[in-house]
Amino acid sequence: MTAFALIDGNSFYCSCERVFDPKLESRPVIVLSNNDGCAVARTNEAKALGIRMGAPYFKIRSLCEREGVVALSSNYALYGDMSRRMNEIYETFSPRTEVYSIDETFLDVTDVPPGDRMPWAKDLSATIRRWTGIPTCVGIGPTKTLAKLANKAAKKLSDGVLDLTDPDERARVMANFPIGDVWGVGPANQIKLGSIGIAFADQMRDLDPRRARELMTVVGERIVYELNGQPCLPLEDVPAVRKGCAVTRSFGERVTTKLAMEQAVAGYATRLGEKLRRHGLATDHVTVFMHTSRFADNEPQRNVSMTVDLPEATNDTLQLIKASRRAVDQLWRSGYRYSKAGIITDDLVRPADRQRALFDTLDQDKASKIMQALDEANRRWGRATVFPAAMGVTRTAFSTKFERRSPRYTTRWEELPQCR
DNA sequence: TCTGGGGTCCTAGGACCC
DNA sequence: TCTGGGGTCCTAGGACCC
Repeated sequence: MTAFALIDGNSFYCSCERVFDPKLESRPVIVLSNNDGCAVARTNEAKALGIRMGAPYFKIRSLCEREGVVALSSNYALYGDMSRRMNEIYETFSPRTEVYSIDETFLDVTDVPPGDRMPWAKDLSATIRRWTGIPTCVGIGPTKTLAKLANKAAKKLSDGVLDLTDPDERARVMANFPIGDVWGVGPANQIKLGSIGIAFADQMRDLDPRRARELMTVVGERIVYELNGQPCLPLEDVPAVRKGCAVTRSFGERVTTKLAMEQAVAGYATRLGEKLRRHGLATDHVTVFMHTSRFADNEPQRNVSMTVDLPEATNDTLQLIKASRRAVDQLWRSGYRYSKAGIITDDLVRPADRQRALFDTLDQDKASKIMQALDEANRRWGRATVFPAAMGVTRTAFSTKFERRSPRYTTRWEELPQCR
């Protein structure tokens, strides 16, 4: 019988910050999204103050100041590095793992005898705590959906570990488990299920799969089977090839000039090129969009996008910039205060498989050597050591704001924590 | 003044074909 | 009077995830 474990970091971003700044221990802490916009991670102390996931910071700022909540900008270099360390340790606990998100990993525990699973999970969690400083929860079940459910239920337990392999234990937990907390049931489907009287996980488990399909397509049908202990979702231990890639940002300050927009979008195109090359992928079209703030409903609104085709698939930054600049030329209208722009691609291909242009006007090999040199320089000396002039040379007002960022303790020598 | 940034999968419906 | 009957492919939009 297959069995899955799901381990995740508690208030992960906040816990990363606490590892390197012990003063944050037992204090309420939140981590903010880009531009210090919204709360995206909260410690239990912050949740207890009523701070909701996604709450805009400007709306909770006075509460935070009054209650002594520490609000930090996000520090993705730190969180990504901590995540990588944790995943290295997981691999010593299971032969097969699936990294599901920056702070969640599924582990195949089929070969751990049922009676040993609780001690195994406690050992896993304790080892992660000891070696990385991050507190975690572990849930175990016969399907991924049930492992997710067990993990969520484990958050309420003192040791943060719950094994729902046993059907009776499972039924008891599911009878009190809100349907909206089930993996795959979002707000829209929660309303649909509520309308036929389904409020808890055990009720969906007992729903006719055909009825679930009518209501929520095949996705709902799978959830019913998974809640019954029949796996529909395999462990994806070989990461799938990425299908799309996007770079989008809200501006630190509204953009009102075409030059600023061109520079911002050139920067996104540069970042897109880096991401494509790191994954060994290329694209033959890019979609550029720009829009004003939908919250500023007293201002004139504009929300436009345009797709530009490239002669052949590429991940060359200079070509991506050229294509996206053509889109900006077409889309730009003065008189608006733009709040966000971005570049999106899909249908990614491996460069070797790409469709060659009929008339090959570009020397792809030469371009690829330039990009290799660029990536190497930026890898060695830090991002944006070498960058295209189209991005502009000053750190401009539209750049994303991180006014409360902690040091990059583990990935920059000059920001290493110090003992005195 | 101030509201994130990515991803995936599924389906309906239109375009097009014979 | 009566106006076919399938297929496939593509795209936009919705829903979900973290």
